Amino acid sequence: MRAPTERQSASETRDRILDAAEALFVEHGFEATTMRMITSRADANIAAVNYHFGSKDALIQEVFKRRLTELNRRRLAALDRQEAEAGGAPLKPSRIVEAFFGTALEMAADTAHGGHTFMRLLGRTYTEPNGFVRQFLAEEYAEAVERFLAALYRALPDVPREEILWRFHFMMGAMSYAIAGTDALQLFAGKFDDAAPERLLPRLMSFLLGGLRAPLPGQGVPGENGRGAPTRQ
Amino acid sequence: MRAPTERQSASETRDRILDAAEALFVEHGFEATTMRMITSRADANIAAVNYHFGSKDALIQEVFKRRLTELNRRRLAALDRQEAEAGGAPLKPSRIVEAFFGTALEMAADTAHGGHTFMRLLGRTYTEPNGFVRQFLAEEYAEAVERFLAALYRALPDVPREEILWRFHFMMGAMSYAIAGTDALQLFAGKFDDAAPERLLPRLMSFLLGGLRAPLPGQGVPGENGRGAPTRQ
DNA sequence: TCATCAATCAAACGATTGTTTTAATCATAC
DNA sequence: GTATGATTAAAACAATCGTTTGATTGATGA
Repeated sequence: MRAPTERQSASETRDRILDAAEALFVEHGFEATTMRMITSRADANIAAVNYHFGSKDALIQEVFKRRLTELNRRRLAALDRQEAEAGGAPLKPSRIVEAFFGTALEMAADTAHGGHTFMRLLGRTYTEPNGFVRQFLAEEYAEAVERFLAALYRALPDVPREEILWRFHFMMGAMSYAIAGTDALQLFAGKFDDAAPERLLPRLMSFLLGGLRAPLPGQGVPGENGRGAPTRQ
Repeated sequence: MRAPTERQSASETRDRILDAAEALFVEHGFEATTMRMITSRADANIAAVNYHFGSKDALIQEVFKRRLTELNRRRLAALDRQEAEAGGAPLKPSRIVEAFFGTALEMAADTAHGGHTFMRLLGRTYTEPNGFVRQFLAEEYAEAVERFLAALYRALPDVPREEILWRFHFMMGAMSYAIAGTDALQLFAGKFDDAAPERLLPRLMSFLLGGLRAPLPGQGVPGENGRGAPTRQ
């Protein structure tokens, strides 16, 4: 509800649209979210999206760009910090994992500034079939993924790189579901009511590191005893 | 291309529509897949969907029902087999995990009968915001999840149930990405060309078991050394 | 041979989609 | 005060959406 006489600066309307779109994309997905839903929620005119962004697709890109650039900037900063501490030595896998996935969960815990909303959207989007969004994600992620994979390769020289790549992929999946969180969990256990986001990070981190350091397939019987784990921490 | 004179049995058209819809849902998502795309690919008339299924939403449900019922039937059968072998004793976590996730990957490896297509669709749908699909999934999954969680609770009596629930959730995420597979992986590593689906199962299984058996958060420093792991296999 | 009925077809339905147009409105600088 | 440029507003755009209609087809059993 806004007084029609009071005028907003351009950037205010732009930001309101971005926030509204972000929230609606989480709730309904890209396709099911209409321009009218967005502008209505943002208290803006239907033409405002095309005026400020050009098209709906461009708006989607901008929603991602705004948050993703910041997320990967923080990730790389965290990695830089760890590498500076290590002083040339290979990092522990746990430090690398925490720099990448911990930063993401940190952002997801920030409910005040919309970080939570966005991270739920992001986690789902990796597997989403929308062509141009996927390509955009790939470009935006390229640098961060390259550096983190390189760090993991250094940290785990005895593990085949292909295996590390797959496990990184698995970890992304676990994180994605962790952030999607309670909603998807209630799908399994209706009674679930643990609303403690501060406990999520250690929970996920234990799981991820356990998976990353698991014995390689073929070495020892996975179901019997995990001897000869080639990973280290 | 079908001769207009030759007549198809009702079920043939129905199945062609289901197959076409399944494939298109994977490729474009639910909303972006139109009735005309489906009927065109199925070589059927635009009215055929509403005639055979009633509505688009009902078609979506039927796409899931057809495969999901069979998947969970196999899962429960695998669990029954393990429990019969154990003869009353608690199962090893590895057996439980393999019965649940191994069966899924088995189905995903079946490219001949559309299992692969469907599993990619399924993995994405857990985090998809489409309301009625999620509710349908919850109902269809209820029995299997209940029995597998109960088996895990028995297998890991020292681990808090809440923790098991979360780790089961994380495992679902890893599996989902594993099946989404190479497509999503290429998002990170463009050069990736490992098309060896038979190696995926042991890879994923090692990772999942490593995560499930990881030291609990709070017990020992996750990044330092995983002593005092309360899980067993 | 004819009635029956499930299945298919072309065509159209109203509703809604993203986008564009044209005019009105505001703050600002001269 | 007035011209300028950016923003907002209402209305309409063509296109496409899921769905429905009414006619037609072809196999089946009496």
